[in-house]
Amino acid sequence: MLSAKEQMAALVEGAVEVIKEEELLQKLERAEREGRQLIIKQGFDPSAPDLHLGHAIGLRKLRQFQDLGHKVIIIIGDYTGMIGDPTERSETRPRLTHEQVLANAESYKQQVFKIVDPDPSRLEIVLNGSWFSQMSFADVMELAGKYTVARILERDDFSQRFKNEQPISIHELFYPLMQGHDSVEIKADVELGATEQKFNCLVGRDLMKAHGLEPQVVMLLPVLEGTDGVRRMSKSIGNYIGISESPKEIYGKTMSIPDAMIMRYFELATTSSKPELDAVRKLLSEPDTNPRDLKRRLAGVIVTMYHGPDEAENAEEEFDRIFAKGGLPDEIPEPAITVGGQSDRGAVWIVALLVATGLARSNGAARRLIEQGGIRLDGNVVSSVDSTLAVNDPHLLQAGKRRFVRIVPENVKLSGE
RNA sequence: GGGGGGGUUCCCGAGUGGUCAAAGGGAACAGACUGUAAAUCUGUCGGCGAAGCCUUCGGAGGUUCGAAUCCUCCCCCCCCCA
Repeated sequence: MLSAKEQMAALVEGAVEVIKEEELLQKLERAEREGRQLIIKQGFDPSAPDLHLGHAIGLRKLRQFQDLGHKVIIIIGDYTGMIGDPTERSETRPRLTHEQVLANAESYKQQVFKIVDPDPSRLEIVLNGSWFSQMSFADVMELAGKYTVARILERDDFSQRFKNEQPISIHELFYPLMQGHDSVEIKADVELGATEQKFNCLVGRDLMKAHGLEPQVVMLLPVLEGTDGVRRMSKSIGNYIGISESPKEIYGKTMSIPDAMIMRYFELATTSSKPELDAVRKLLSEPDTNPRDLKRRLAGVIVTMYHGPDEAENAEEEFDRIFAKGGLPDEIPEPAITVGGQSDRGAVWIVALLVATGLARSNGAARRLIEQGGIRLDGNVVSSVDSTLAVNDPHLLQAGKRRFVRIVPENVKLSGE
């Protein structure tokens, strides 16, 4: 086992900020001396069950703590999820049923285990409802009494919203308190969070002190930008690369990131060593390097991390085939559809077919796609909105550059007219 | 409790009686150019087999030939005072 100092050096690597480093060192030293584990806390919002490369940064750090012998407690925020972290500021967040939360928690496990060690001596997953549901109103008041409005309003997004005359509900103010209280419940030694979680994590320190506990160390990790290269990676924005997505998806999405993000992704989304990173950085700075080649490498590295080298190779081949050579993917959906048509010859209006296959959302959308030359039937651009086709024969429909559907006669049901 | 300002299509936001399916921007989608990058340009961006019609401007009524726009009641948000 590594000494406390050695552990410290490894753990601090990659963190944006550690509050406070000397406390972490003390904790590590004491853990070493007394032969016990530190408790590492990480919370997850249960509403979006897809974990992505942004979450993976934290998960890898958790794994590192585990490998050093410490215990990770992942908190699924079913109760906090009822509020929705105001950081995301989405107005109407649907409340999840308990069943949904449990299903999402299960889904989390599957994904978390791709990175984190599932050994129960090093991992525990709990719902924070397990304590919040037991609290009485008096308990809640006591919790509320431990913090002041002024301090809560220090939080940047609260003060922004206040300034901009946007609503803040009282219950939203509880979010940081609840997250902080989680730390009290599990007596966390360290809480991991993205930099945007700083305030919430610090509240945890304050609440622990108020309970006479040793305050947790807060370790803040960088936030990864999404595939748009601007906003943080997030499922709700739709700019994410999920760790349980297919090799092709991961590869393709990685190729779509802006060039300026290549280095950032190498640093945050891969486990590349320092020398490897330096090599990439050097290549990027050379004028005759085509950034695309480095991006291909990046995409390959990321797919390999989650699916292995063979899949990475397949994904690259397919990518080249479709996008460099305009070919077809290996797997094209063959949906079962029902469309109105003339049953005698199976002639179906192309617009109806596009809607039935899900390639277009409405007839109007389908028309527009056709008018703009975005629809291909068996490889040829469909030029007329009035086209029909015989669904007695198989066909290949393409919308835009990357959406394909195969029409298979057996899967087509004519609703008749 | 009193006073004031607001709620517009996915988001922001213009629109104060007809020319409004509603300016502008963003997002998104399609096309061109490319490296499924960026930038740029073009087009689209409520629904209907497209003709005209239907639904939409917080909700419900009303005035009017005609309402996002005026009136009434209700719901919600923000600010100031208490």
